[in-house]
Amino acid sequence: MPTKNTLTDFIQPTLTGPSARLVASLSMAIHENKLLPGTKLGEDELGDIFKVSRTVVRTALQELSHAELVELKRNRGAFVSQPTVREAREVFEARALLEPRTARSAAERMTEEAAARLEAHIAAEHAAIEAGEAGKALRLSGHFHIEISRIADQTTIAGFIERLVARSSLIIALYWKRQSALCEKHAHHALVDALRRGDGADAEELMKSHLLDILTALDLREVVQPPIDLKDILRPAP
Amino acid sequence: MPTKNTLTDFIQPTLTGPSARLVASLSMAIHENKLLPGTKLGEDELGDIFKVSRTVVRTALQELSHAELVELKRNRGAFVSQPTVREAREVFEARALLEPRTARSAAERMTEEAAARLEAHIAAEHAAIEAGEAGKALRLSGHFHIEISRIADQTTIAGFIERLVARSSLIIALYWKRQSALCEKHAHHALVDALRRGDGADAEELMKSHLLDILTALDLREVVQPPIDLKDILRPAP
DNA sequence: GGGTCTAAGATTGTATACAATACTGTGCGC
DNA sequence: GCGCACAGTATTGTATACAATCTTAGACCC
Repeated sequence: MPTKNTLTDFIQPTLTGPSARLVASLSMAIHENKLLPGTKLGEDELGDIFKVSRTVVRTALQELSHAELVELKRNRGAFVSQPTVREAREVFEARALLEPRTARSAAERMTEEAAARLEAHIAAEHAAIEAGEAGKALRLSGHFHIEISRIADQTTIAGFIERLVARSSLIIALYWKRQSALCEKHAHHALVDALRRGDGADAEELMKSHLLDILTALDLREVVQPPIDLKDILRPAP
Repeated sequence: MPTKNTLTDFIQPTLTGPSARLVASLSMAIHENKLLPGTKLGEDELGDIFKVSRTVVRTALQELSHAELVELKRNRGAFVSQPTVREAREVFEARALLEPRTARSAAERMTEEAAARLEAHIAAEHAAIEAGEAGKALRLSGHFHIEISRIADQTTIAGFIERLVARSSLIIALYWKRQSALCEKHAHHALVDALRRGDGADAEELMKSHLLDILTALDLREVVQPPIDLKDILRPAP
């Protein structure tokens, strides 16, 4: 089953044990835009749901806060992150800096097995869209980028890209234009083609324009700035 | 006091409160090569030293593990990370990808105040060397790179660079050639000059060659591979 | 009605206690 | 002497209890 996406696909195994399950579930929910930015994640609440103590909930939330999927506010709790317009731009600038070059490296290190995996991945994306599972499709399309970075065999950079893709899910949840359709199928197909041909220059170009496409499908006018909690600003310095 | 480097200089304020102090202290010690790679960081031990409970020690260690300064091994404890030769190469490849471009951006956003801060920083480095405080000099020279990335005003990328610089300290602790002297003064001075002139192209070039200089001062032959704990490999899958 | 203060409730932060797992050294068999 | 098994010790993982802080609702005053 090459396309089976288990819960652990989105987390680096820095922590094993009970908290990993929590991290994975929450991660997945956020990637699929089921948990929307701003949602409060209460410790007792999560503990009840997952039948674990607050200790492990806390561990999981801390983990997620380092992935910048969750924001911890002292004495106030954990909330699904709400990237600002500025942060959204930064994330895509960083992706534009890292991913095209990484795609080029991937093209040079491509194997038949990797190509097959990517194609299976695209098929899964397609299937999710057909089935009307938009959230799952979104998550898979992000994961496609992660797979490419893994082929490039640069763990460190792949880790950065993973973080950026994760935040991109939140950004899309907040700023995606209603009218623009998520039609990444062609872009992803073209990328796999270039990779399979070992054409690094082409892959680099394709990735660059693909990222630009995503960015232009976002509505990053300052107007839609997510709500700001005045208490965060007016609070006296600690 | 523009050059005052408080404890909190190296940590992102994701967590405040008691654990932040611990994170800062340990961070600093690692950056100064006082805590060497492989050192075990026992929870009780740290709790006794800092007069806090194991709960906050654990929080701090988890924080450090996400910065990849510390490695958590389940049921075995926390250890100062020992980057492998491969990881060392990756870190510098990532830095080569991010920092030159960032230096260019910094040149474009340079202010007089920022230039003064950088120069004061170099002076502090110099003073540390004069005083024979090699560890402090090492930490400051790493922090110089972080300062530049902050001037570029790209928080996300600056965060990545911060992580990379942190790991570089460990890499230097493990792989620095005895014979090659740490003479970054000229390179840093030249960089500040280029930045002050707003010469982005020059800054980019200087940063590129500066990073290459550091890399070539490392002894990354596979021979010096740090010790490996066989138990990590032979342990049956969980 | 609007605003401020206060007190109760809810939620998070920290410490401690107990459980689970890994490490260490001793004794036994060979 | 060498290797292995086992028990005791030490250390980490998890749950729970208590303290500190924030949030909310309502009374009271203007």
